[in-house]
Amino acid sequence: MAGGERRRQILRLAVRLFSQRGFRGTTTKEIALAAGVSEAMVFRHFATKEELYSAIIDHKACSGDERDPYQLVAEAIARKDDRAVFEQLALDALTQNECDPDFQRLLLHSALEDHKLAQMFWEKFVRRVYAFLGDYIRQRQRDGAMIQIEPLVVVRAFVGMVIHHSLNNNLWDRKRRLLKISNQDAAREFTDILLRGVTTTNRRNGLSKKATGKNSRKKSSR
Amino acid sequence: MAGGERRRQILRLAVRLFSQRGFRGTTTKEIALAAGVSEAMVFRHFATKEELYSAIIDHKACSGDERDPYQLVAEAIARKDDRAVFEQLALDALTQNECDPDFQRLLLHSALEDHKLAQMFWEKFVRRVYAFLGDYIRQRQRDGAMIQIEPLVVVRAFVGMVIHHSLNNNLWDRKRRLLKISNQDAAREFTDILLRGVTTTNRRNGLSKKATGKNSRKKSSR
DNA sequence: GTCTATAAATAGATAGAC
DNA sequence: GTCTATCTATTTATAGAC
Repeated sequence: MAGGERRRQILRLAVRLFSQRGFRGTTTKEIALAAGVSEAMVFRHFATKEELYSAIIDHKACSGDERDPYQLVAEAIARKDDRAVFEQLALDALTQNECDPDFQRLLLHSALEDHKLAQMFWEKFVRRVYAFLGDYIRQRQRDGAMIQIEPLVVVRAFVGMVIHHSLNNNLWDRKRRLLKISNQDAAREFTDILLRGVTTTNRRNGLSKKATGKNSRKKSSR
Repeated sequence: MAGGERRRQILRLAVRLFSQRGFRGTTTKEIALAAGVSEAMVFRHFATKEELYSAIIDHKACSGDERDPYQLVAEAIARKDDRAVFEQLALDALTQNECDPDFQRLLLHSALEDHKLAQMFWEKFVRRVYAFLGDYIRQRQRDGAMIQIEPLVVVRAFVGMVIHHSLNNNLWDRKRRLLKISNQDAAREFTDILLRGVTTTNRRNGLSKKATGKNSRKKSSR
């Protein structure tokens, strides 16, 4: 097998194992075995285990650039479509974490060990989401469209719903799932909750139509 | 030092180290050093490293019994005080995770490695919270006090806000903190968002008084 | 109870043949 | 490029003196 291809193969298996068992919890022997090569091959392509980890970081951090939130919700923000802004953002995060569950696990391991990946993700992504969503909310407050509340609290609340839901799906997968719901539905529901609230008090209910909405809302359950 | 006391001391240090670096990331030598004893002492009290981990699990799982949510919010549920139910629950979780940050980290490590602690916590605690909060929401829906929405989605959303906020505080502590806010304020804000929503649309604003509430809401910021 | 010394297993990493 | 064999350091765990 050609050098580049083998390298990528080892990298791929290493990602999976690191994401499942953490950096220190994974041995180079296991990686070699999973990749179907000898340990010596691993060290031929990556001088040290640390370098292997770094290569993963670089690869993931690089692909992380593509997940630029500005791009995706820019138009929604431009036309001040609150629903689209939040729903799009949520759906993007949920989809991404579903397609590449390893990344979230890797990130979590990294955060627990205070490794580079988590720090980079924090700086390059999280900070920006908080900044531009915060700005957007501030803008909408000036418009009188949103109540006076610290914008970052709103961001934290919404990101919390979405990421925590993702995390639950990734960590407690399959059997133990408490809440079965499609990403589309989840993104919509979380956006609904954030934007319109749950209670019906002090409100002329334009919400009742939601209950008869497009598809079964009662079906999804434990 | 007496046997029982030394044992507890080793256990305490082991908890801290395991929570910081994970099970495999922590060596018995480090634990011994941190506890100020020789490695042999560690193995005198705990036959294997695994047994040390199990002892931690048992200890933590046991203390987990005390965090029975029923007890704390029972009266609030009885008098159908939505605000108190959610705010109390949130404040309890935030306080607990702040006082004992090791537990959340330990739990996360455990969840990533699919270890016993996470499974037990899931069965003994998470499941129950979802069940009884879900029941409560269903009840309030029958009362006409809450909109028709899958109750478990609401639980997931609220738990998400609270736990994600805790997690952020624990993992990204100190310098990198994006959102500085007291637990009391956070519990109140999250409850506000969940129960009353963020937008002012279709609503006679009984919310404006909130803006001038007890203490500075604008002060808390990045 | 506590230590030093050490065994036994495993980890990361290298040498050198093919 | 790939393997087997091996080295070295670390890690878990034990022995035995005090």
